Amino acid sequence: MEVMEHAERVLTAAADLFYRRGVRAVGMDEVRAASGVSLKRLYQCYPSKEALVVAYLERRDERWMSSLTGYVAGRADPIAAVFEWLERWFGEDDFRGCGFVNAYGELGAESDAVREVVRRHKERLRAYLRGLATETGAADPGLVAEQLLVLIDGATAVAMVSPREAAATVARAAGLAAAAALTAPAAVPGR
Amino acid sequence: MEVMEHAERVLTAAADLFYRRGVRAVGMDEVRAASGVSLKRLYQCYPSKEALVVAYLERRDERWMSSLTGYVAGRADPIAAVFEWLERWFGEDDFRGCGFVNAYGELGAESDAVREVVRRHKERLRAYLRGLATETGAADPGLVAEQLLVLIDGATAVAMVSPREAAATVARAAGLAAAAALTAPAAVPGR
DNA sequence: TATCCTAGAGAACGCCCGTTCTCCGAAGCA
DNA sequence: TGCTTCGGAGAACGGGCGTTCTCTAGGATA
Repeated sequence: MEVMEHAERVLTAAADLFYRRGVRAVGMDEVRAASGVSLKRLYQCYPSKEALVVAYLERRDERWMSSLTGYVAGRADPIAAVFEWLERWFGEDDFRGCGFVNAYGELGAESDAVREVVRRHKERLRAYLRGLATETGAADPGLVAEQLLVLIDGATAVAMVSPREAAATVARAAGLAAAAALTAPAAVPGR
Repeated sequence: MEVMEHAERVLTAAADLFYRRGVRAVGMDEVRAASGVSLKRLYQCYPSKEALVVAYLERRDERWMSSLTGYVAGRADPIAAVFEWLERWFGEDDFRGCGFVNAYGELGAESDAVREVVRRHKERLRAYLRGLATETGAADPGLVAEQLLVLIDGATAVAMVSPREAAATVARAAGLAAAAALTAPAAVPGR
């Protein structure tokens, strides 16, 4: 099982570099240096850079989602908890926005595989939010889930480009908007 | 004034390429080919790729903002108009998300100039939205502006990674959330 | 016509990319 | 001990990058 240990080290190093500096800014040789694995082995773990990028995004999806769901699980007000969790995330030292949106912006136009992985992640998040909306008794869980998704990605993007001190403000504004959307009267069916 | 014509053609070509495919994916030689200008002149208009990228973002800021403000001006419900405008934008053939967020994700970690230009753009948008919020009689225009900014950037990001048919749904969900945020009761001052 | 200046075309430069290949030393086994 | 196999280090490859330089042809001026 040595190959897996190698793959794990490669993926850990690559994930950090890709997220912090962007995919195109990081070369395979830098991944090799950071992981302490030979180039030969790196390529036998991940046969191309694209494969490594996809693996990075897939693992990020798992970890990001389970961090969020773990934080929210059991909370009396799960939707408020989502935005609390966001506020903590925005405050982390190496926060640099949504890894999926960033990867899509960089590579979505050129890589089908990346596009797919990003879409799957957003779909999974949307499904989770829909569950939360249902659980909270929203009149239209699909609409609320879409609104929460928009608020989460929007807060993440705004926090990314803002100075660090502003991040908490952004998360709280988004949380208040989410609460407002939840308690909004149902849309008039005619329009 | 020939240089200006050249600069204009370069900038037009570069803007299209940078937005559609990403900054790093486009080489200076491709900009030269698309603009029909010699490499020598290209470099005397814009002394480096970074300068060209900054010029691209600055012009994009002007045009994007004036398209939005032009659409919204004079509307009875300016905030609803913002999300109508978004819906139209999302439906355009070459829509590929927020050029500023994309550029920041790609280059923000490595270029101070890009970071600055992106922040200026978001600041300008925030100021405009605050004006709209005040005009609409919001109790807390600063909060509402922040929420609108989050909803706009979130809808843009979600629409980018979603299939084209979903774009209108995203814009409308965001618009409804904005309306809800506007009519929300003022936050309890204690917290 | 002879001379200068301009500006365009594109070669050249040094560097980095993703990927493959070559070498060489160490470990496993007879 | 001799032979084989493995894997690590890193050179090599082909190509693209941002940027600069050279060459040349054409037009303006005298």
